[in-house]
Amino acid sequence: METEDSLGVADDNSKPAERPRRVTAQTVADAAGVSRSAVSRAFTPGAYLDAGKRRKIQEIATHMGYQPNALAAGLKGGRSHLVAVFIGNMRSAYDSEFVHRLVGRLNALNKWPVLIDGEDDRAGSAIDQVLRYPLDALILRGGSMPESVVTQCSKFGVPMISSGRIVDALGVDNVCCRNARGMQIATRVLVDRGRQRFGYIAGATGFGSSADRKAGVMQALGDAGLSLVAEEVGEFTVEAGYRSAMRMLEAHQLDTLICANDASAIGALTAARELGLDVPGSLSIVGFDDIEMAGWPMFNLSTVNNPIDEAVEQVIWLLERRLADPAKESETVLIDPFFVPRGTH
Amino acid sequence: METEDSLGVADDNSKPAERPRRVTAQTVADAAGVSRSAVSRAFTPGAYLDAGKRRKIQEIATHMGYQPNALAAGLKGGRSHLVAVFIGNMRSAYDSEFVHRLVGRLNALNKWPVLIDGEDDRAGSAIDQVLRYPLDALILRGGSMPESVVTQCSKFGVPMISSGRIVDALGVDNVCCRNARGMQIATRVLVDRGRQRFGYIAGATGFGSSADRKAGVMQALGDAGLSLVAEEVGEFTVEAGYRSAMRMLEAHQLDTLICANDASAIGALTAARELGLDVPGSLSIVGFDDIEMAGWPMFNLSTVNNPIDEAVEQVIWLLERRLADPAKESETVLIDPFFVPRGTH
DNA sequence: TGCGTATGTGACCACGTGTGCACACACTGT
DNA sequence: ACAGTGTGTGCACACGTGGTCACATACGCA
Repeated sequence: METEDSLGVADDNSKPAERPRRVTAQTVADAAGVSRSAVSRAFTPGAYLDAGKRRKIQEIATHMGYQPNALAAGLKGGRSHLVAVFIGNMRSAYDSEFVHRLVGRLNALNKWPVLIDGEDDRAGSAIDQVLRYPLDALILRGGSMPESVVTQCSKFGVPMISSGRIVDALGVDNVCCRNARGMQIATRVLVDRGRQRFGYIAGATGFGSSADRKAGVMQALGDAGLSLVAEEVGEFTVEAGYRSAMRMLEAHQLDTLICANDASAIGALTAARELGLDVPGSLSIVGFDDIEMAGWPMFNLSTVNNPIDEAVEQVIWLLERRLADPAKESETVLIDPFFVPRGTH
Repeated sequence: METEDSLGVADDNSKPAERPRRVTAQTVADAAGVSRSAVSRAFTPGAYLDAGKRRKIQEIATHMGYQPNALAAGLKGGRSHLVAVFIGNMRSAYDSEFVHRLVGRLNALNKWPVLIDGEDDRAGSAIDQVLRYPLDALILRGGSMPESVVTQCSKFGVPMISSGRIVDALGVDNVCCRNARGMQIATRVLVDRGRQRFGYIAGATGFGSSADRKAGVMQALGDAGLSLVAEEVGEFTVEAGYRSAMRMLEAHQLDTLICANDASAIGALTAARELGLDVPGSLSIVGFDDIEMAGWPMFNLSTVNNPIDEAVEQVIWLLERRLADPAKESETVLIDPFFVPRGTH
């Protein structure tokens, strides 16, 4: 096109290797013998255009491989249909599953999730960069977020929706599980079963959910006139759970191990089996989240279901409502978890 | 902000709830008393601008919360910095991990991954939609891809990089593991150990990797003058592996169970333990992929490492080379897996 | 035939940016 | 003092689209 194929030399100095230009509406218009506006209208549902001509234009467009350029369309003040999704640490199986389902729902809505995987400091810079796009929204899943990002977003008028951690700022919608209540329910089940010597493997410090979940445990124990026999701070991982459980089970005579999430609980369960302890005969182990793995035959873990589909659905709802009315007040949706009795309590 | 707070009425008819307009380069230029071009240049690394003025403009820009609009920048013929990442089925732990690391690498390169989670038919439509953006590339991980998408991509001049499945089309780069060789190596280890009665849990049909992996097993068995005693077609999942293993171990006297991936192998391991079989004493079980879980204490699975970091790195490399030279010839990079001896063989 | 109206469509502008080009200006050497 | 050179900056255009506005055409009716 821009270079005759007769000469295969030179043309190397100007633009090194220009890729073939995209088919544009003008090209289609020329081919169809109509104006460019007509082509644009042919792709705009409500627009005014002779039905026959529309069909013909679309046919030619398909043949030539034309699609309207979403960048140009988004530039015109409308929505970009891009949604940034920030994941604090995808290492958690729950977060991973959450993002997986969220992506599916967004795709179905023709919203395009741009993933940002946040390793602390790099996250801030990445968000900064991605905010150069006029995003429809920023969805935040887990992890901690630099304060600056929140102010950045509100300055750009990008709505934020946080899930798993309540962000108390203007214009930020929240979806969160009632962590304390969930743990309270689980703990009460164990108290009612007659357990008395409780150990707790906490989550990583700095996460709101860690504090809330522990608070739930303490509340239920307090109500029953009991207290923790032992506690370790974990990292929400299987390995950390395994190590913590090993130490605790060897040092103390426990009949219950409550874990801040399923990964820790699975680690703990492994440790208990290696020590030859009878689960659930003489030792109960429960987790939190009810990740897919918890239901696998080899674990069959009693846990607290953290309703993932409901959370995703609420995020989508909040997104839609926010897009419909950018000025609406912030909302916080709380989701009720429930105990899932399986074989380890 | 956009409405005087004195009147809370009206202003409702024109545009229902317009969100606050983005700060534009013109605004910054006015505030700084320079031309809009100067602002643009202040944000373009190579551009010609007095250092002091550049600093001053950036300062004012930061204060006003200005960022260049990436949509408009991408429109001007340059790169959009958007990369679509298509995941066949994220259900596989390996794919999930792969995508996780790929996202991290892309973020570090200031390329923005747009995730598409493909459930068969919906995938085609989603890809169609996302191709409206002038993507820098489309990265394909696992799963099958409608033929039409490949032609679409090449028509739009969007480079494709496929990982885990070789796509034999013009302009498509490939990164793939030597599946057959990996299985051949693992099988030979078991043959050398003296195993004789082999069972195989295959992967889902329709995946190239399933066929290749099985071919590797058959090759090594053939070399040793052995053949398969039993085989089942699985689905690459823990549950399917569990069920298949249960049936096979009850029906046949096997001393080895080779599984098409780690998930199947973990399912099989669970089944073997439930049946009270001695692993690795009287039964060897090996998987493929070496996902994180394979190394957990409760599994300690002998398996074949499918080098994930190397694969991701090669994808990034291919991407960079393709962007540097869109006309370069297609490449196929093959990666060598290796056996990881742990406790189940 | 003349006129009002319904309908279809082309020209034009806005969106916000990057960049080639030309021009203004300061400085140096003869 | 003047030509020459090097440096910094503004102007204007291109990018590809969606939507508004005005105009052209056809048609029904008096």
